[in-house]
Amino acid sequence: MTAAESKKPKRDTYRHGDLRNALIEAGLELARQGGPAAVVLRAATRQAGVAPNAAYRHFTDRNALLHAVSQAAMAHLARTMEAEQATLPPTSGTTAAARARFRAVGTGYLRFAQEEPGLFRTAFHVPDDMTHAAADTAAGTAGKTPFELLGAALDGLVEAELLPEDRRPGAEFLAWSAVHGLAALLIDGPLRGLHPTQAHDAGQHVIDMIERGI
Amino acid sequence: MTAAESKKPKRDTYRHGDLRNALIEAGLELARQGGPAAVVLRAATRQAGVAPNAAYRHFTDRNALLHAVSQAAMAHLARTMEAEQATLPPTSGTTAAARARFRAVGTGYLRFAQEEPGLFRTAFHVPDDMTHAAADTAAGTAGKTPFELLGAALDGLVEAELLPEDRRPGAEFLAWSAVHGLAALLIDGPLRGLHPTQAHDAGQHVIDMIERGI
DNA sequence: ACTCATTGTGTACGATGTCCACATTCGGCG
DNA sequence: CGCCGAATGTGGACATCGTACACAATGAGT
Repeated sequence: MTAAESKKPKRDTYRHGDLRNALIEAGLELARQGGPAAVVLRAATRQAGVAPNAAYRHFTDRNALLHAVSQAAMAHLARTMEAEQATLPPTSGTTAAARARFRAVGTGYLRFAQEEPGLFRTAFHVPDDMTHAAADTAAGTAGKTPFELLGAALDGLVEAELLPEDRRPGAEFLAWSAVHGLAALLIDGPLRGLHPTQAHDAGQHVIDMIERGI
Repeated sequence: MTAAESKKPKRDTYRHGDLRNALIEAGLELARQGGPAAVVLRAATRQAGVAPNAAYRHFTDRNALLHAVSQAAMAHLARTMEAEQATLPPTSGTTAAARARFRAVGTGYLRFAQEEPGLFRTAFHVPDDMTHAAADTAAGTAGKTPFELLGAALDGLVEAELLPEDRRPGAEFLAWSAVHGLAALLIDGPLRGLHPTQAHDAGQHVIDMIERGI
């Protein structure tokens, strides 16, 4: 990589046209490789072929950029979860289907964490002040955030009478805690570098525990 | 805070005497307030009343310093967990005692995460290459790491026949996943800012789930 | 007392986030 | 068509950070 960094179309138009998105896209690529810390303002502008300060026309802060990237990463997560559910046979209505949909939420979550650890870390990176419950920017193609996907799956369990109604309240936090914690252990913790097969098994064990203990 | 930053004894001895530990201590204070990102090499040396480069006699890198601070934070976590167990009535041997000891592991873990979020984040901050399973530096006063404390508690459950022996293998990862995940949700996630009482309840719910589902 | 490895100091360099003043462009409005 | 103000991008500057290199002070062992 001596010269010609990557794609630098050397824009001729002075105006970039879609800088905000270009920066987010560049940030996503940086995050994919190096996690939140790698989302460097100057690097993103370089990639977009633009002066560092141009970023300040679209983001007040490096933090604002990072937050946008984080939301985009969250949307990726949502899409991965949707994709996991989409692989299921379309046998709707059955009790087994509700259960399968619930498990797919967790499996998709864990798959994303392992396939895109940098994005996963970035999605959950919170710069200590933002109350980033922010909605639609974090949603997938179906317009649901990961949290909402989980909630819907749990509602399905209740409808299918796999989960007693009085256990439903707060159940998302139990399920989320377990799956998110496993993701952390697999990515950063002592389970890092586990063979994908074993990691998948571990995921299924955790989801088993959730189904039993929820 | 115009002058006299904090404690700068303006050492007269040229040699500091215990710089390595002083830097770790300073790093811990920085981490306590601002998490891993706040562990800034120059700030730590400043606090120790020493030139920035002096740090390089004791740590190869800023990362090495951060790692040392991280291990120290992990040791704090271990001590908090031990302290939580120490509050239990000394009724040894009973089935109820084994169960209480197990729950105290989780409760202590969660308490630390909430009382010292900066240290907690730092303890689990992994700079993407280190295989930081490193042992003794992360241990508490009893010489056990948090992970080992959990393992011991689980062994206790088996002895008390509260956990069937065939479920024991891998159980630490199930329990750890759930508790660690809740900690993450409480610190950074959507459960941030929950009233301590409610947070405690959430913790108990998660531990209930673990006991049921493990 | 001399030597030498250890430990701190000083200066310097490149990178980063961000501020300020200025340049270029676009979208109206006459 | 021509002008003008609001958007958008550029250039230069500064403080801070991590870190490299050369040098100084110190203490231990001969």
